[in-house]
Amino acid sequence: MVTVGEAMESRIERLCIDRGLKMTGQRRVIARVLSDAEDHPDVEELYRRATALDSRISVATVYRTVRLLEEKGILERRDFGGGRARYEATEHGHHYHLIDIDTGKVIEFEDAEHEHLMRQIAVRLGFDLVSHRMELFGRRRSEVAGAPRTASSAPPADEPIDGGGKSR
Amino acid sequence: MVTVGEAMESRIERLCIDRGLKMTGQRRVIARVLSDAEDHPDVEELYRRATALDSRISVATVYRTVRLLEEKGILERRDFGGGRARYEATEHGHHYHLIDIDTGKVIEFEDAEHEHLMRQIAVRLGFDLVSHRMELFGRRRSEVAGAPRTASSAPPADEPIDGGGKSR
DNA sequence: ATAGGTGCAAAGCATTTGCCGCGGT
DNA sequence: ACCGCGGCAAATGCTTTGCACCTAT
Repeated sequence: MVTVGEAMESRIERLCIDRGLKMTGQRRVIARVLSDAEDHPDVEELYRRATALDSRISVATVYRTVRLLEEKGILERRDFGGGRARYEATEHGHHYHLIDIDTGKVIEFEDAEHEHLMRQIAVRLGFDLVSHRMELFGRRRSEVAGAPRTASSAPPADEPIDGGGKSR
Repeated sequence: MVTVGEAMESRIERLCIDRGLKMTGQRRVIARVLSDAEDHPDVEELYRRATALDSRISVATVYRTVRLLEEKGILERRDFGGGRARYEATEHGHHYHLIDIDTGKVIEFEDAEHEHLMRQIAVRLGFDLVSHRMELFGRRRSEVAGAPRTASSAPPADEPIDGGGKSR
């Protein structure tokens, strides 16, 4: 029988080790926080969650770690408007984001065709597509207009951003 | 016979007047710079061009004006990576941008279908699409592989970004 | 042992803002 | 005349960094 939870090496810690990164206590904690995150936290939020597990961590370290992991391709930086960078682990194939402009919640979705299309456009312009980004900003539909949608009319969302500041 | 060039009211000045904005000397200059711009300048660049026409302008005013015009829907803010906001006049229907990651040059292109597609996706997720953004980052193709393209193999580009700083 | 990591506080950058005199309408 | 505008410099907010100490490897 093996102890589960906090004791086990996190997915991201594994990736760090694989790339030969020195694993310090704070990196282990940050790696865990990132591995457990199911949303798109910004540095402040990561710092909050990390210090909750081990208070011997400074924001500077979170910034440094997050930058390092991004350079190593373990993390991806996102900009959903609001001035702060948000992070998510690189993994489960490309997906895109739709941001609820009223609540700040982020919905992920896939669009297999999209990347292919973008690649074609780039080629047509004489370029090889290296990367691309796309974000949708929307407002939840007031389901006044009859048309009943397939499933529950409240699609899964994730984290709120900020109470009500404008984007900049 | 009418004097042309600097003396005439610029396109953006017209828009400002139409929306009842008070037209000061500095706004007139900034409006002209924006009207004449065929690229996507950042605030620093706008400031440079504006002071070249009339030195009695401060960066603060450029920031204030650019923000005001964005709120009025006359300008659109862009983020091509690099930490500074870039601006372009709202006009000639939606188009997208492809950024040459080696030179920083920006190529504009259209994709009529795209917006429609994004709108559909949003609806499928239970949202009304309010806005969306998309940028492609690419590298000019080394035209080794035979396939001759239609026209000149050097598509039109515009402005360089910055000599060689990393995106952040 | 030793290259690299960390905390702390100061520095950096792009952008915003308070204050107050000045200029459009 | 009046309200908004612009200059200046200080303030902000996120992120980076210099320095001296500490710790994985």
